[in-house]
Amino acid sequence: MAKAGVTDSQTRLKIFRAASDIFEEKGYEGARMQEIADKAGINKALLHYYFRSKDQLFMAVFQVLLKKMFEKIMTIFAADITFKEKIRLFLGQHIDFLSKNPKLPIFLLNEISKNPSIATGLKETLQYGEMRDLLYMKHAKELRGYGIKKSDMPQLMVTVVSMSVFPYAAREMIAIMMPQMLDNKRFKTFMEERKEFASDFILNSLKHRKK
Amino acid sequence: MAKAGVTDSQTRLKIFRAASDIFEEKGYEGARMQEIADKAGINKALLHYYFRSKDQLFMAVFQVLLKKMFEKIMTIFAADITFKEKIRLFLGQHIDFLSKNPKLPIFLLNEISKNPSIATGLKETLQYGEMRDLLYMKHAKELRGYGIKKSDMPQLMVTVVSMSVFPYAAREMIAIMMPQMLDNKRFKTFMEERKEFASDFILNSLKHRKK
DNA sequence: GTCTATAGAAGGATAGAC
DNA sequence: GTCTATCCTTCTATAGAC
Repeated sequence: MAKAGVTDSQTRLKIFRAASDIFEEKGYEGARMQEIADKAGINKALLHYYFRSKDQLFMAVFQVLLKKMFEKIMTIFAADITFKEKIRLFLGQHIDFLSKNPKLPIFLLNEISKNPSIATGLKETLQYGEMRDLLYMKHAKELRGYGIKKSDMPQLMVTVVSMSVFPYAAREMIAIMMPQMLDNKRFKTFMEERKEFASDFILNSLKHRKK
Repeated sequence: MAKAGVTDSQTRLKIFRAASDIFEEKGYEGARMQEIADKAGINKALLHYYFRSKDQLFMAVFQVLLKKMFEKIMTIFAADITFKEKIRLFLGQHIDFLSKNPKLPIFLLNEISKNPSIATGLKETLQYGEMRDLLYMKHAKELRGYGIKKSDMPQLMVTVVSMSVFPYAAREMIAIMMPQMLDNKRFKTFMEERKEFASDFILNSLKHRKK
């Protein structure tokens, strides 16, 4: 009895981890049960013994990965600091998080896009709906000082999140225009610099926003 | 004899269009030759008669769609106006373009991410490599006035492009946090408002950037 | 050029032995 | 709980008639 389809069974865990890697790398359609079995070092039949079907194995993996992403974002936004500090904290910590999970953005974005219903179960489980309101209430005075109305929050939040997420999702596309980004060290440096660039960029814009 | 694998044959064109739709919607792995044939109103065997294999059909489609995206961006950035005006023009026109091709971003991003080599052929064909330099040279004085160094250009360009592209790529993800975005009209309004929000946001940040 | 029929391979899933 | 063997469906691709 453990969280979201993962018990403490050693084999189950090995399968789950292998499946996470393969699905994250190849996506649902591109993943092969055989490859997952190989990576887990067990037989294909065992996958079905533990997870019944490819669909169910995928859902178990997907939900954990989606939750991982959202919880990271939510935890940072929930911190008890000023909005200004929150921007800097978010970009610092979220880029650190994504640098350890660089394929997570494109995986989640693509799978949800191809099949939006896979996330419906989570909308209720994790009540992120009122995030915007919570965030605005918490920083109402500060945000009004920046000329940010409640109705501006979606635009602002999408902008902030895209600063960290987009470069990972679009890395190979970016590399077409900037081939130096193919180099891991260069890209790493780019993202390290982005922490400050993006923070300054956002805060600077907010600071001088006409009200 | 026509561009990138598309002749003027009526059937070939029907197939090509059907394939574009299906691949864009489901991706390479998720697409089925049968479904493409059905959509084109012809037989499966004809697909192979005209395009030999799924791979080759996909490549023909992919190259055209990638080119479509890049040429749009390049055309706007090549305009003979100030950088400031360029930002506003880009966000206006690119969001218009994407609102007509909403699935293009996630399709391109995902396919390139899953198989980076599919774009290698294009890196030489379309010489976008020196885009950053071109753009910087053209607006050197203006950009220096904003405190933007040449080495800041990648950060700035990624930021600008993400403003229009990210919301489309992440639409379903955004909808988890903001369910109202599931409504097409609402999303359309959101993107219309984003033209101004993002333009102001960027220009405001540049204008007051410390040098 | 276009179709029907089918080959051939791959992949998900299950039966049954241990 | 784990394995081997195999079933069955799906999918790409081709052969061959018209």
